[in-house]
Amino acid sequence: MESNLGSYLKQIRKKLNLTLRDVQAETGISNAYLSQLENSKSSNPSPNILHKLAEYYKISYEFLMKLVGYPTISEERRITPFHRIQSDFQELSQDERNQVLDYIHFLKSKRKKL
Amino acid sequence: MESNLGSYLKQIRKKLNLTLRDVQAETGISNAYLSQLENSKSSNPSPNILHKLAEYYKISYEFLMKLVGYPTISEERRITPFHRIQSDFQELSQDERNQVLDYIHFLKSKRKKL
DNA sequence: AATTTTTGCTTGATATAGCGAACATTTATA
DNA sequence: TATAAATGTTCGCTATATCAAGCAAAAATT
Repeated sequence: MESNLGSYLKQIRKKLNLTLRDVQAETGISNAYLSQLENSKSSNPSPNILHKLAEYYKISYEFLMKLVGYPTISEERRITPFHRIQSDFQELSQDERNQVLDYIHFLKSKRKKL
Repeated sequence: MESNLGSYLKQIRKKLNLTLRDVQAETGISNAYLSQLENSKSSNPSPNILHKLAEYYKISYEFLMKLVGYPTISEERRITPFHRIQSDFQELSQDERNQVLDYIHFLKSKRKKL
């Protein structure tokens, strides 16, 4: 369903029996803005706002991102040299990683001499 | 992280031999705003902007989010030298990248023998 | 019931994202 | 070399995120 962010946030806050000022006190987000979000008077909160709410409400940050319409990481994943180096690198031990980093710097310094 | 978003974006665009208007034509992001981003005259692009750039440049969206300071989905299970390898790797030529990948595979095969 | 407190909402203000148009500067073409 | 085109940057604008303060209705307290 095209359920919007606002009603979702309001529903969850109600379920947790929290007031707008409770949330403000804990997250730093103004109750004014919170109200606007819940009533869809404002609809593009920054990821930082979403993260604070997700943390405090103990709900999924990624889901909130999706509700707002922001792209999420898991959306689509191509294989680029970038992703290859990432996954390769991830499988290494700390020691091996440092060796690779050193090797890269070696390549760079070698290049400068040419 | 020492490199800010702007210089990172500019560096990549230069490496791809693209003009600001090339990027604008493909992503819809105005060359004016792109310029401001690259020169750190503006520093909080929306996730949508970051996603378009990541797609077009074929780099990691998540990494760009991180550079801007937005929380990412999997913050905790993140590996620390992870971002270093990305920016380091980006600066290499295609040839050098392959050398690094080969080196990683060499490390892995060496490890298996133990 | 009257008053105080709590709560959600509205208003007014500020900052900045992001655009189109104009400008400046470098590069290509004549 | 002069002119045109391409490229990067600045300017001015609109829209909106976000806040602090004030307001109105509801709840609690007396």
